[in-house]
Amino acid sequence: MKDPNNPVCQTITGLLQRIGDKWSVLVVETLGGGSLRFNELRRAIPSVSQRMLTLTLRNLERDGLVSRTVTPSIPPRVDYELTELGQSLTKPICGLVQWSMDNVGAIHAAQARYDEGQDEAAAA
Amino acid sequence: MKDPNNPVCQTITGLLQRIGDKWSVLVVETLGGGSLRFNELRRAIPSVSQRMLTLTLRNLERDGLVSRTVTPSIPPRVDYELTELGQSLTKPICGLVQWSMDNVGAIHAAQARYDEGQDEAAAA
DNA sequence: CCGAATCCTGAATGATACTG
DNA sequence: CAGTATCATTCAGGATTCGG
Repeated sequence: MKDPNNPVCQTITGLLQRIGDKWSVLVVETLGGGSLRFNELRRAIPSVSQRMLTLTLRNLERDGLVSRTVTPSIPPRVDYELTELGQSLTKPICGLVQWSMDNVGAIHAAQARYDEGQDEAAAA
Repeated sequence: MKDPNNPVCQTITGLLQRIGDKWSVLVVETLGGGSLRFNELRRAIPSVSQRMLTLTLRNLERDGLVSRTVTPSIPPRVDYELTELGQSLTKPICGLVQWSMDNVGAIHAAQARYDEGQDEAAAA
């Protein structure tokens, strides 16, 4: 179960890393509202750079979580949408986000306590 | 909700990153079975380096997810244990891990399809 | 036994400019 | 509009060594 050579574990680790990266969760949640074009996504997440949005979408697409639909017109049009797999992932993700929001206070308090202990240790 | 200056969002992002880092989830799951000493953890997760285990534990401790109990004896003894907060986090994490295991096949298939498409594009 | 300090490498991120 | 290419920077992670 903890064998790093086990391909299942590698896949789980990969997914966790994707979730841990800076934009994937935000993009998935944003697409949870429905299909969006590239620049609509950019506007919905103002702090993401064009490059990182592209890379994030490519990774999500590779994992089968997001579908990419190109309409060859002028100007070009590319729509991104959660796949069924992507939709199903939003449930556990929401569980995690919900937990975070429920426990933001406790986490901040713990961090403050910890940092205070570090301060007095540094002062000694 | 997506404002990067919102402290709640920063906390959520921080938690997601912790989850995405290479060892935190593994440590939390391992400690789910009960209190363990430092080297017991190392043996339970053979691939982790001493340094990364120390850092991971410090981060988890700072967030209030893990408690660290020092028994000043010779040799020294340090026990790590999930706090109540840490215990409660295992539920959403398990949801995520469960989802991964349920969908490993679909993810692999999607990746294979994607990579194949990339290959033929590269061959053109 | 537990951990801190140091050094090093690769990957993630970001700013900027260019293209069909 | 929707990218790709390039460059610079930062940081996580790992190997090694030393200390209490």
